[in-house]
Amino acid sequence: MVGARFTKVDQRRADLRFPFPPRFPARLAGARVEALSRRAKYLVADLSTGESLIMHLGMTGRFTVEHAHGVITPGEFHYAPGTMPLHDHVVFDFDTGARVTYNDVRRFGYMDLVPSTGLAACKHFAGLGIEPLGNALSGETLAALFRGKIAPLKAALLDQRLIAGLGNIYVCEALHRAGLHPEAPAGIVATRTGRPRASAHRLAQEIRAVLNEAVAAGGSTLRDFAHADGSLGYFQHGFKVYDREGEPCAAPGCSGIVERIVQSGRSTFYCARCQPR
DNA sequence: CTTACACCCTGCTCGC
DNA sequence: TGCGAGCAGGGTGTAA
Repeated sequence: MVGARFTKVDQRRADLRFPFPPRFPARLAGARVEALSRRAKYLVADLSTGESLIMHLGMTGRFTVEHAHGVITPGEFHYAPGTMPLHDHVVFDFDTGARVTYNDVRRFGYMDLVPSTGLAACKHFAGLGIEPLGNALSGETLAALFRGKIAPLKAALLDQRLIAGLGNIYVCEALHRAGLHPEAPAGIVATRTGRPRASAHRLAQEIRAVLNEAVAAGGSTLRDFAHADGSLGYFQHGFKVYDREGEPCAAPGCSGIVERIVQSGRSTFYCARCQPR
């Protein structure tokens, strides 16, 4: 997409989770994509117009990328003229012949256009915490962020104001790998003065490790999730606890059974043997 | 400042 | 076979 120009944007409804910005298709038409990046769970496309398109997939959002070599013919894409797959909400066409379709069953995703200058200060990004794969994530940082917190580790790790980018799956997996109980108060990884305990270093290391392994495996395809080319991610085979309630703990030599509890309305999976209180 | 919970939306699975 | 309950990867807003 980098270097490509939007030729047509078909916005098929007024809102997803939030309303689209005013004149959304018109503000994109003719714009060139200068760069693509990511911040937390947002995708960011910097445009030649001085605006950036930021996109959040919510729970079920996905982009499908298709390419018509040569002239674009609707029939060459994944739906025939006059028909429309359910929940295809936005279709972006590019001068390269590429077509990018945004599909989102539950419509928890959203898009916005914000000035590229001062992107970090925009309302979506202003309150975000550190990147879990950035240099800032360390035992020292975790200790400083979690010091004195009585909120459970699970909730603290999911709090995007502290660390921005971890979701339910990888929080469960990281806590399991670090041997930490999800209900333990977040403050246990720090001393009273905010110095990291060994568990803080371990947790930082396992967060990095599980994310890097998942990325290398092509992500975690669940249910209806797929890559832009329709292929599947395979990291779900690497889950040690997530969605494995009642199954044996996958840690070598562990005889525990994975348990499921609910914390702040979300499922938490853990092994009480690997993750004692 | 916390934490808890309802809510946003659709679709799938499970138990009866 | 049909039907309601519960659940799902995300985040927000409100109340306590």
